[in-house]
Amino acid sequence: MPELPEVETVLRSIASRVTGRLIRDARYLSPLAADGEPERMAAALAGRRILEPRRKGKYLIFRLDAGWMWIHLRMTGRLLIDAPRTPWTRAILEFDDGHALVFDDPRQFGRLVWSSAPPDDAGRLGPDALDLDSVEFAARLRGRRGRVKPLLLNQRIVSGLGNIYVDEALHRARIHPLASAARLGPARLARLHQAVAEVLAEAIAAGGSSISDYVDADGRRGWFQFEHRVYGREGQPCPACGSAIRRIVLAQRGTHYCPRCQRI
DNA sequence: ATCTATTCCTGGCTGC
DNA sequence: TGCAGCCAGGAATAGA
Repeated sequence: MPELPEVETVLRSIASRVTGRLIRDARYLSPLAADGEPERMAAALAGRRILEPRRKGKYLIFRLDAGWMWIHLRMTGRLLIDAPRTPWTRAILEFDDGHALVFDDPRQFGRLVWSSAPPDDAGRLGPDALDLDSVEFAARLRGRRGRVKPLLLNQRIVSGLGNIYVDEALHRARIHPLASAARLGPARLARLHQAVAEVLAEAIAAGGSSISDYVDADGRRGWFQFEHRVYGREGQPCPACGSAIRRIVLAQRGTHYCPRCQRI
C-alpha cells in the first residue's frame, strides 16, 4: 500500500525523468484511471509540459504549463518508466524524449487525472506529515475527542499516513490505537510526533515497504517491511517487550499493537 | 463532532 | 484440481 514513504520514493525515482518533459500523448486503457473521463483527460494532458513534480501526502502533484496533473496510487498503483504493457496497465504518458511513464493498477482504485486546480486546493488535504513541527502536529490533534488511530488516518488532519505507518508510529510512541486524542498530554503528543517523523524518515531511507505490489519507477522493491515492529505481525513477539502482537479491527482497518507497551 | 457502514475493485488466499 | 467465498484497504459518501 503506497503511503507517504512509498510515494516519496516514487517521486524521487521519476522526478528527473519527468521535469521539463512535454507530454506528447496520453492514453488511457481504463476509464476508471481517468475518473470516468478518459477522452477529456487525454485531451487535456496531451501537449502539456511538466514544470514541476512534487508530493503532498499520498498525492503526486505535477504543475503543468496549463493546469495540473495528479496521481494517487491508492492500494495497488505503480508508476514505471518505460515498462512493457501488462494486463493491468491503465494509462501511458509518452514524452518528447522518447521515454514513457506507465501507470499500472490491478485493482483500479488509483487515479491519474488532469485538473484545473491541485488536489490540495480546497482544504481537503491537511499538511504533509513531514512538514509539521511538533507544535503544529499537537495543535491539529488537540480538542479532538476521536480515537487517535482514525484521526491519524484522516488526511484532512495530517496527510500521508496510512494503515502501516500509523500502527508503526503508535507502537514507537507507546500509545494504544484506541486512545482518545483529547486525553493525550503534551509529552505523549510530542512522542507521537517524534515517532511519526522517525518512522517516515526511516521508511524513506529504506525505499518504502513492499508488502505485495509496491515498487519504485525502476521496479525496485523497498525493504522497510523487514523493519515493521507490529504491522502484519499478529501473534509474533513485540521487539520491545516480547509480548504477542495483537490484531483488532478499528475503523474497518486491521490494527496491530502491543498490549503491554501501548497503553490507552 | 464523531461514529459506523457502504462503495469501489480484483489478485490471492482459504477451505471444501 | 477446481471453485466459491472472503479478505486486503484509501478515500468519498451517506446516515446515525
